[in-house]
Amino acid sequence: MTAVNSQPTLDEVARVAGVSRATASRAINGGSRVSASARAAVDEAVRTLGYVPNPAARSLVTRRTDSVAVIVPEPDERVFSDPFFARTLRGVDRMLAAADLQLVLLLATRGAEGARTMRYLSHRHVDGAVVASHHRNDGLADHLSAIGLPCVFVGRPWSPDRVTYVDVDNVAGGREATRVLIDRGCQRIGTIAGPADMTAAVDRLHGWHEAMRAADLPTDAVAIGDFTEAGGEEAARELLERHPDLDGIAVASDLMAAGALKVLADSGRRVPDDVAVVGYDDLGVAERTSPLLTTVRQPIVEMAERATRLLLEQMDGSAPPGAMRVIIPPSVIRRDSA
Amino acid sequence: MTAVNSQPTLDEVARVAGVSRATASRAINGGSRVSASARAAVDEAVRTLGYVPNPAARSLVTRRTDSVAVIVPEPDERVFSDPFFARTLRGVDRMLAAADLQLVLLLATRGAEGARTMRYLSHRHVDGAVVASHHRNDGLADHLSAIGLPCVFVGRPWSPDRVTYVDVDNVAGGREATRVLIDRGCQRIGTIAGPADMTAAVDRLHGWHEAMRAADLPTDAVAIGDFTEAGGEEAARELLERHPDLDGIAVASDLMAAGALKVLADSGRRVPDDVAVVGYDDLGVAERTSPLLTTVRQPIVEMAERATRLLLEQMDGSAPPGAMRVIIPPSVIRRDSA
DNA sequence: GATCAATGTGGAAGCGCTCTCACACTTTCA
DNA sequence: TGAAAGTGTGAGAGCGCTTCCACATTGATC
Repeated sequence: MTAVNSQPTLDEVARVAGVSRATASRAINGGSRVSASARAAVDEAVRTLGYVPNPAARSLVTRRTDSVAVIVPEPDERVFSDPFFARTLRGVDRMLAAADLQLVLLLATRGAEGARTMRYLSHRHVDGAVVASHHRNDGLADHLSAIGLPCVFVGRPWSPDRVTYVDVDNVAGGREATRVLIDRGCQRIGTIAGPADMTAAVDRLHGWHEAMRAADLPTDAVAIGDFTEAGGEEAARELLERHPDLDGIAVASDLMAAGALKVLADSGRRVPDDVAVVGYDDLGVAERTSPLLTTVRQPIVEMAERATRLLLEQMDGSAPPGAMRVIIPPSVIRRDSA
Repeated sequence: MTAVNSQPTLDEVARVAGVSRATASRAINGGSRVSASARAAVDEAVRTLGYVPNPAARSLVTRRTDSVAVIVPEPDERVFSDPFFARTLRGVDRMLAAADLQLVLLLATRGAEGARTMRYLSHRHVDGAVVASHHRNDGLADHLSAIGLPCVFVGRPWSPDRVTYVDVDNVAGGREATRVLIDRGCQRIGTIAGPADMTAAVDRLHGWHEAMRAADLPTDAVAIGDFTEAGGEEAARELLERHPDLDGIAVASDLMAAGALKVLADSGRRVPDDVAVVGYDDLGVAERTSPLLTTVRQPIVEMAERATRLLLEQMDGSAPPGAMRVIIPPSVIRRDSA
């Protein structure tokens, strides 16, 4: 007699179907070597009993957990509300769902909490990890490769050598954005860059420099923002004070560009006629500014999907050995600000 | 001889510590009935071997998974980028971390994907669930209570009877917000409400009605928005067209209020002198508008923490039987718009 | 000094599953 | 017709852990 209230086990399914537990297991897992009649009997038994496999038991023998972690470093308010993460999560979840894997969210802070995350990963509680790198140097890459857990970064980490990652070509993006301004005839072009501890910010600034030098334009009008709207305002004010003759600004994020637009409007400058502005991201903000922002699109969801696919390949062993990098080209979205 | 590369097992720990597996297990799980010397030996063995318990094996026998799901319904871009979810996740994660539980994120869409979520929950893959209800009627509450999984809603669900939830008192919030306008002498007060399929929106509108009736003011100036900035703009325009004499607007979200502020500015009305505006949420937006928004604060993180605590009590059986509801009072944050 | 409880310990069962292996039975082909 | 190959099946061995139970030991109590 079996307990009445507990979930049915494979044994019961086998008994009801009139086969052995081994055959029932094979039938359920879609294995070969099962006769059509046996499979039908098992299917029927599964249905009538409402059988559902016990994941822990399965996991114990297969040594897989069928779940992967998404590691979000430093979930302070700003970072977390960033559409970057929302879209990354969506992209990852979409791919994982297709592979019938679960998404375990790890909000990795530093310090004691960070140690907890590391411990969790060492436990082999997940089969792999996607790191939504906000491009900070937090030692995660080293730790992950040390414990040999399959993992992929979305966004280039600071120590990219040993780790597979997917990133947008931010140098090209910065270059293209700047070229939009050059091509429309801007002569005095500045930039509002992001924090120097993020690879994306550094790369975009790099691209700006390249384009400016190629066009023989001066590269002295640089201000640094923090990827927030307020930071963009402040940087724009500083920039305009130092260089009142600016007629073009390449901004490293749409949010900062939105701030810059405000400052330009307040100072009585028309956009794009007096000063043309190009943003970066195209994650929604650019469609709500006035005027609408010309910007560089990062296909985040696609990046996340691509990263997840690479992870899945690592997990099932079909990935080539060694770290891979996938660089996705950005595309300029033309609207009204430049 | 044991495999070299595999994780050490409890057996090896026991052998190294010179005790039985049972004692080692007790020592590791902080159980009583272990002598100090045995415990020390086990601790030492754990340290030197780098032992880490296998969660699947443990889970198989304890019938716990030590993880809880956070269910986010319908993760379209708007919903997901909402600070509401970001903060909910943070609050939940904070409490779970303290209890050494893992957060499994379930992005529950409708249809086939939704079925997958339900299946996952039925598997008893998690010990409990926090539902970040965006207040839609998606049958989740029924399903969860049907399978008997401990769960708590953040935000009142549409069918609240059988389910424990934590919510802010949105009726009171709507009332308080309106009273701010009444108290400053507004005579002609309108409201921009949220969609009628969200309990929060309905409740806030309800509160507005209460306050208006109590002050013997007319309740005809109502427009409906969709909780976005653009929706707020549109609703504000409509409202002003129908009621050009408005001198106060209670808006059901800060984002919509931001849109309304724009429209008011465009129409040459000064805020708060010509028209006073009160928002709702105080999740960051209100501190970036011009003028700064007077608003009603929802303590989301605290709500999420409270909800999680209730869930933990359900999970360990210390909760009183029956569904509970915790209603948190909102507070008015006075800034410049009213 | 005998009796009892409290305390620490190890043996062993068993959680629910997968998968190897041996075996029976069929088909194919020389 | 016999051997070889292929196919479906069940017995059974674990996966690594917790926990029940029985068995010492000890200290407290009469």
